[in-house]
Amino acid sequence: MGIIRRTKSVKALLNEFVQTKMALSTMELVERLHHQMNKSTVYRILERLEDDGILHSFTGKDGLTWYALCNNNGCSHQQHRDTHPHFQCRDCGKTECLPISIPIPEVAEHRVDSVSLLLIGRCADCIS
Amino acid sequence: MGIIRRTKSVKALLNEFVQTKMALSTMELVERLHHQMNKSTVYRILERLEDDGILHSFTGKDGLTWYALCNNNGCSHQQHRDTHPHFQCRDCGKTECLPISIPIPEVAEHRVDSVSLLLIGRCADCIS
DNA sequence: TTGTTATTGCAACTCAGTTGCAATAAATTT
DNA sequence: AAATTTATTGCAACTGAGTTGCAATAACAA
Repeated sequence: MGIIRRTKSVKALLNEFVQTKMALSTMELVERLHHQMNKSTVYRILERLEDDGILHSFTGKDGLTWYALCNNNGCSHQQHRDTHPHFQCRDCGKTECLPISIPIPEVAEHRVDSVSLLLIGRCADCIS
Repeated sequence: MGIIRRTKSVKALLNEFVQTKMALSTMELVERLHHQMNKSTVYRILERLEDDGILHSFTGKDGLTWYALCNNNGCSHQQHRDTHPHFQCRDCGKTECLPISIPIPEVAEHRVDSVSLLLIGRCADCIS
């Protein structure tokens, strides 16, 4: 982890995020890139980019894994492991980082290290 | 949904929750009950009990589905679909409902319907 | 006790994600 | 620029949680 070769596959995958400017599910990426690279390759590149702090992952409402660029739309390096929430639209499925911070109270007798916050609802396009 | 027969399997499964007084993962239940009932039966009973508002489910840190009794340890009927958070210990895996309420701010251009809040850290037993 | 139908067991399936290994291609060294 | 090193990839087979269709069974009502 840490030494990442700039292969064609890595560039193509990162390009998807730069173009989309949104979070993308692993499945979506596998589908979009299946002419260019193998399914395993997608999974392995995502893992490496996350190790390197370029992407971060979270679980969507249906249990699928999603990735998003760090330092983008509410994800900074500090927030990375913190209270940075995600939003998923229940209608269209679109998923995004939220540029807000949700304060987590102390929990007696517990030490809270990290937090997984998923807000589910309707995005601007789907409120109509 | 709504009409639930009090079968031996239903009683045995509910008994696990009453005894444990904790959240239980589907896998754990399948394992504990595999002498008494089929895997499919566990899944189907859990689904029915959730429809009836007796149990509620959430996703743990490893993507597994967990269930807990409602009206117990911070889960009331009102909070059921609200801001009721869960805690999972990263060391022993134990998972519980938290009897606290985390306020979710309004998100501009979004309508938030429900929230999935998982706090990850160390439980009392594992802080040592 | 009988009839109705919810529930269950079973076995086969789905599907996101993983793995071992040989082939390939970046990056480094000569 | 060629040789060397080793990270990366493709492939195919696998894993494991969860689902499904259907016939058999058991609650419950009449």
